[in-house]
Amino acid sequence: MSARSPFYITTAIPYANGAPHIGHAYERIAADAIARFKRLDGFDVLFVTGMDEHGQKMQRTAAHEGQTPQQLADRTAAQFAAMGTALFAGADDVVRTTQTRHHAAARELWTRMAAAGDIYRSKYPGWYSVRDEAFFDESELIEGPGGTLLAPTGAPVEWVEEESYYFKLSAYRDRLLKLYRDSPDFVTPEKYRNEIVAFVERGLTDLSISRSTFDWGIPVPGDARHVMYVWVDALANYITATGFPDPEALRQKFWPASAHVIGKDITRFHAVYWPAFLMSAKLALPRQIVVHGFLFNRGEKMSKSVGNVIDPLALARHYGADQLRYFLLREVPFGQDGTYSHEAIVNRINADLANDLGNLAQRCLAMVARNCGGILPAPAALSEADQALLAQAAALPAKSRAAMQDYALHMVLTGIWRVAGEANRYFASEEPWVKRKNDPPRMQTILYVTAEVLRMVAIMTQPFMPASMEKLLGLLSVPENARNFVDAEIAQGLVAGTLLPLPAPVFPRYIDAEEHLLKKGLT
RNA sequence: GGCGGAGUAGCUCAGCCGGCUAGAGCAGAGGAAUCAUAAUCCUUGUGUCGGGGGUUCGAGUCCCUCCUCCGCUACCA
Repeated sequence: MSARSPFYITTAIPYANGAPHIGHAYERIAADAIARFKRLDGFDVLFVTGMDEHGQKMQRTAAHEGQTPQQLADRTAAQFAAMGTALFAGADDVVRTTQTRHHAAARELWTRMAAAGDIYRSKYPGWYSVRDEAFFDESELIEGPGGTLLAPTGAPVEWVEEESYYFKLSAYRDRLLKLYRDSPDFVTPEKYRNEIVAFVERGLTDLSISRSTFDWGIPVPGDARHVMYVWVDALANYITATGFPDPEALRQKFWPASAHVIGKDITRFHAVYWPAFLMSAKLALPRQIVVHGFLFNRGEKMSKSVGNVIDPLALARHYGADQLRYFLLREVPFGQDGTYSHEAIVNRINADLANDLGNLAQRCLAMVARNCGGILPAPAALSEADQALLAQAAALPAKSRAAMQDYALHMVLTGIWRVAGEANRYFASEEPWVKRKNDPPRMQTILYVTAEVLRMVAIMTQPFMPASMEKLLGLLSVPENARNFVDAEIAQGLVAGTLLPLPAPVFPRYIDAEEHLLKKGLT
């Protein structure tokens, strides 16, 4: 058994006090597509997500709804699990911070940081907002009615001096800068790396990493009056999943992680705090922090007050999970912010999926069904056009890998669709429906070549639209064990003489309800 | 204020170290074909490349300056 390289990829762990929204869906889909890509490319993949279930906000939300924090956590975890299933983006494991295994991992991480002399106890004084669960600098405060001081969010603040454990983050400035220098792509895209470097260069102050004002959390080793504040607790989930601290754990080989996929708002925690914690605990550092942008509905930020909060499950149900996945990964350059709208989604579904790819498959396979008795014909000698097209398709694995090096998912899809477009031009100019009458062997070759290109395109598209491509590869009678990227590097992978199933459309066109009625003459 | 990014066809954007007549996709217009999910193919753009100045034989592509937008500037899960 050859040792396949391990590839460990994670999403951030959502805070468990609310239902999933489109941002969670986007991150999960992107990470899932990367995981599938690597798996099809021969890697031994571990794909992990999780839930951040501790903290004062959990306690408060739960109390407000008359349940225990654990009940709230369970409910939210179930919602996220359902989202994973509905989006074809279920992970291999879900680390919930309330799990015993996670408590063990977080406590061990803390203990090692303490053993390194990086944790000390001190006072944490300042203006505290219970509602925001955060301290604010005096300069940030705003004046409220009657001259009272309020947090920037408008929440009331009070002066407190809380005892807290601190992490000596300040001591890690130079080591972090060296990390960014030695691994220039530790944070990607570059834009975020630059921000992080600038931030660290300004100098770091120590980090408060425990709280004693609430108790819904992991007790600090040796001081049960404190629980770990979010940083140590939540970030530790990434090592929990690999079985840490058990050196015998089967998943130990997956650490260090290959990629932590996160939203741009939490870049600092992953690119500064996390590597510092790991250095302190003398653990290996993750290979890369992969930052993605935000999604906006018609350019507007999603918010409850505007009333444009979208349930990702509703979107998946309405457009189809694969269609939604394709739209998000194709339309938004990965790493940048993006916008979505009904019109844009419909345009992608119809132009790219139904027309470019779906229709190409249908016209090719329908001709095989009608003119070749449903049996994949054998090609005669290949023309220059045949070979050129096949070569373009066979080059997709290498091109896709190159784009994936920078996690440019949209570029991978752009490259695949360029080949699909090429195949459409090929099919139109070769006119197999004319050859049917005057040169049947040539028609057979054209159909074979087109089917072959469809096979390679389908294999490469699997990470993005797993269900639809399973269907298309089934229509081409491609065996389950011949659907990896290496199989797309070989032209003429289809076996002539194979009986193909009856063709059926893979991507239906999206027709608006009103338009649908118009077509039926029901208006 | 400081640091960084962006301003290119109606829309979304490519354009690396300066060089032949500034590109792609989508949308729009015209045409061809009819195998196919009314799908496909071909043709079609008078764009001040944010404004101004400069360097150069030659500048979206380098320098200066101005305008506009955005991100970061410490503990918002």
